[in-house]
Amino acid sequence: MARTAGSHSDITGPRVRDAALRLFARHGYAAVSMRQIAAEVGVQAGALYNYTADKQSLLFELMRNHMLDLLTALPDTRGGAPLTRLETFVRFHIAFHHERPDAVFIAYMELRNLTPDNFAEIERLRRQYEDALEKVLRDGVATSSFQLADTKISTLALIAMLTGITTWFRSEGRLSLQDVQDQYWSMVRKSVGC
Amino acid sequence: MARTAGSHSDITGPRVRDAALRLFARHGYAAVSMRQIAAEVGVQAGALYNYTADKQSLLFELMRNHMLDLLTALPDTRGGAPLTRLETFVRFHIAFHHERPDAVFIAYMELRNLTPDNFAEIERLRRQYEDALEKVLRDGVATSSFQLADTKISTLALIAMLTGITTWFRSEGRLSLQDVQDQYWSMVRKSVGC
DNA sequence: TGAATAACTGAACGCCCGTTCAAAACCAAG
DNA sequence: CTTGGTTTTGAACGGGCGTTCAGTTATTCA
Repeated sequence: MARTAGSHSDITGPRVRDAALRLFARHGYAAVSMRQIAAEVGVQAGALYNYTADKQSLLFELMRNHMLDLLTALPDTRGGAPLTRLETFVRFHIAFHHERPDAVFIAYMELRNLTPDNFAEIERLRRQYEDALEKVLRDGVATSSFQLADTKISTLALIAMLTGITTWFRSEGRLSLQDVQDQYWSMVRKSVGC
Repeated sequence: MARTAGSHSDITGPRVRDAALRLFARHGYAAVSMRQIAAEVGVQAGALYNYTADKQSLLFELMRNHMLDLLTALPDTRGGAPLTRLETFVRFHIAFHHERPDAVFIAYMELRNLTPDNFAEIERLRRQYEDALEKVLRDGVATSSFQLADTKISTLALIAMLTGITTWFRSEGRLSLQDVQDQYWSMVRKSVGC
């Protein structure tokens, strides 16, 4: 056997995924060709198929890895007070999404370009994330820390609000990440209260 | 001169725009071909060019008309109390967007497929809409009706939250439009308060 | 160094793309 | 019923698409 270490595939593979991530985020899955991705990597189009079964798998893997990263990084807040757990969630969501704008963009924009099976899997992971937030809200309602008529709606409302940040927030702007976290946490805290 | 009334163009034109709106919303601008749009209308691809200069113009006109409709329909709330004006805005936003999910979807998803000039124009209109909300928030802060550290951020946060509704709300579900309006208004009202 | 395997090239496959345009079909007015 | 403008067809243009694969190059192990 030859070439198990030092092989180019260890380098080219990540580069393919990086290029695809950036190009899909910038121009959209349907508008990006395999040849464009290959050119970005500095390789011919055929070589991409050493690293992905097809274009669809490339998109799906990017989205799935993003969701798995998200679920793995999500802090376990069991045991704390609902208000504290909610604050942890809000600050985590903002910081995590801020660090990977391209992956976030793809995860929210390219759902319709997934095959039905792949879509179902991504939706399953997304629901896990939503459930984590909803559990906090339900616990808060149960202990009268929060006043919410429908925790499912509130979950979706808060996530939409927080995720919207990625469309405009850039670190170079007038606001720091901390500023944004503080501002949003202030609004979220009030919105779930009495 | 012949064929000024009863001409097919009065019928085909709107049908082209309807088909494009639906297909763009469903599959994305880049993934939809002129031949698909033509097939939906029941015509050959070449005939579309009697109604649009090119595919880009078709997208731009759809987005621009949506934004103009939005700005036209936006209730003039000058003179009322900030809290009342905010409620009017929230309920209007939810109802208006609920009535045209395809146009909303396109307006938020296809920005990157616009040419720079067209993008600038849509952004200009979008900013007008945001400014209408921000004015309400600023007036509310000025009169101490609202407690908000940064009305620009709050504007973006609220619009993101409200617009997110279109991704899940369908009239056939367990909640009526009125339910959703009430729920969101409750959260918004609290989030801007003390 | 030679053999084996991994990585990549370059060309080809069949297909679809946006757009153009001469010719045909259609329709209402005179 | 002719006329003349409107609308549509159908074919063509050049080009790009995702994917495959035989052949070439590069790298490591024995």
